[in-house]
Amino acid sequence: MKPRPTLEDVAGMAGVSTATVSRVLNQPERVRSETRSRVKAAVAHFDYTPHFGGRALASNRTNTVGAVIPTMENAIFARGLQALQESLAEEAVTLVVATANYDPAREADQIRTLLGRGVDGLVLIGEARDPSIYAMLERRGTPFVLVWSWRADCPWPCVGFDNRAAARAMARRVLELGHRQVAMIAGITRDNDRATARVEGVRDALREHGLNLNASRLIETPYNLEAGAAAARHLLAATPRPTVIVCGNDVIAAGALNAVRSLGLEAPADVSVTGFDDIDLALVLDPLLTTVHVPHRRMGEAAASLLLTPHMRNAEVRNVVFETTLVERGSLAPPRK
Amino acid sequence: MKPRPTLEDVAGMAGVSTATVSRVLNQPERVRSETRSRVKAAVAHFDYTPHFGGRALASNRTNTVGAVIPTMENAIFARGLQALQESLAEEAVTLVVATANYDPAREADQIRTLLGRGVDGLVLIGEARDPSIYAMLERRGTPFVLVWSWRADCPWPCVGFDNRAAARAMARRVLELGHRQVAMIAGITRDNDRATARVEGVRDALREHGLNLNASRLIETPYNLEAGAAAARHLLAATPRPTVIVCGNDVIAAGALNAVRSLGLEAPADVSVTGFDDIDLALVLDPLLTTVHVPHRRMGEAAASLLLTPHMRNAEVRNVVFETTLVERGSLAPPRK
DNA sequence: TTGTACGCGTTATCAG
DNA sequence: CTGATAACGCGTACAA
Repeated sequence: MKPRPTLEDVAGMAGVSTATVSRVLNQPERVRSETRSRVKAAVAHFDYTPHFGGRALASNRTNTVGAVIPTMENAIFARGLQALQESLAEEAVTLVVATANYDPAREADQIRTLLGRGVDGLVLIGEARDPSIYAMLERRGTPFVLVWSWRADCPWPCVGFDNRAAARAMARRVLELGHRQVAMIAGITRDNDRATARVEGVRDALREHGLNLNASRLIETPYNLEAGAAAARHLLAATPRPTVIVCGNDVIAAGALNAVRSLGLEAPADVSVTGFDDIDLALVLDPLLTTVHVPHRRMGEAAASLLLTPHMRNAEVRNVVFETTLVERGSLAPPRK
Repeated sequence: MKPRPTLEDVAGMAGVSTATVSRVLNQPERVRSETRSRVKAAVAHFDYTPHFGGRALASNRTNTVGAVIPTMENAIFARGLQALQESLAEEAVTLVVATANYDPAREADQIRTLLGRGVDGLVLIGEARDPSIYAMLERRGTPFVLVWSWRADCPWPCVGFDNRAAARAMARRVLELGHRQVAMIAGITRDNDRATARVEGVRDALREHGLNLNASRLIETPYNLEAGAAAARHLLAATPRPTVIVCGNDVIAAGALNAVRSLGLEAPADVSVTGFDDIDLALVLDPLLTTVHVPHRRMGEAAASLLLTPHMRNAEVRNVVFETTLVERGSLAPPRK
């Protein structure tokens, strides 16, 4: 197995210095076109690729951005990541993805790992995390962007939407249709500002109608099908039975719909179900899922552009908010009289 | 913004040489425990993290493994990746994921990028790709593993299952139930050995019954809902109408079920539908999807262990095959008399 | 426009 | 068990 070719090998073959080869690679316009083509030929001959470590060491940049997401196992973050990656790729920046499985300690670990790898920037989901992490990021001066979460006075660069307002809008619509027996299956709110905000939004709307969300009407579960189904079965066993179950995301809602069916009930006739996120899943359920559409791809793109903006530190625009839209489909209907 | 601390800073504070600090980090047992703790204190004080580039340059390893997958947008590869990542993390290896969007040129690019980043190993999906890529990998001596695809005489290390046999088994079951009007919606077979093998498997079974798959009964589409639905609508417009649609994966099958419903037909009474992959999606469809269960997680784990085995080059076991199982659920039933 | 030469932070070899 | 020091491959002032 041959040792990997180096700048020197290429330079030797092209009859130039390593500096020139380096320039051809990084600032081609600063090299006479004749030499340039000679160098390029040599590069091609060796199938030369710059050594990442050497480059990182000399330039102190890696052209790498890291993202830490809770999980790849459900599709929620996939689309946004894809967009992020595509946007970064346009600037020849590589995306490194790590998962934390909704565990703050593991997230901290992953952040450390990525920083250790010298990422030039970091994308993190949501705002809720230990202050020491923010301190570390600031100390190291690594640019970062929070996505999926947004509030006007967020002290960090963030790209997202108002989870609370979106959930409030959904709950308002539910109430407007006449529902009064409202139950909710939320994600685990601990250490999760999105899940928390969504619960608060629902509470807001209920309060406007003089209602509230009893402890017995609110269950927190992990974001997976089985958990959603189990929670729904529990809620539907109560008397009076809820006429609607508002879910913290689409996966939970899918589980809830499964439970409804398995109990011999029908949605939305016996009980309505709503979701959040509008992933593909929402379109294959029966009935189709009423949910909150979230601008996955645009968040990814915006995060990329924020990170790629060099003057990010003093930039005015460090805070991007997107609108969400309520998508009404078959799973939500007025309660049966 | 303070410059990042280096080995030297830590060494200075601990009153030792940089070599010792390095040893504490990499082979703690080779340092007296007293000095070790002094060094550790200094490391903690500076919140020191080794510089990735420096380390890569000196050791010529990155503790990084790359994976190039077609897409993150559907859940098909997510679970396997998650398992891969978890297994690698146990050995302190970081996974870098890149996507190629089912485009061979883009895949080649991504492979090059990852090699440029100095990954210690590579995970690739399937076997079908330009020989020059394999040549490049061999020349550079970078270990790699093919997953999701398998055949006994595959010349490269591979971890997967027999796509053709699995599809054949599914089609046999379909025929056994009495179906004779069989249609198929496959993935795009070009440059995709899995999609190709699945079509071949279906053809095998049909042939055993003296049947074949007319061009009009086979449509290739991208792996997404809309494409699956469109293809199904097309197939269902034919006379005689197929009594079953065998799909190349679950996402396509979900689209097909949508189409069935939108045409006012019912599955499986009017037409059966089968999938492939057994992702979560299969469990939320109505009817539940009959599909082929694929060992996502075990493939990920096996790929990790192959890659982490140092003597992989001369290893006897470079070729791991898993069984698939046919999961019968509601979407497949005998044809109506 | 091109070349020379140094430094980036770490590991590994070799003495001690 | 520890220290000195030579690589490792590249980018970039600075000089020519």
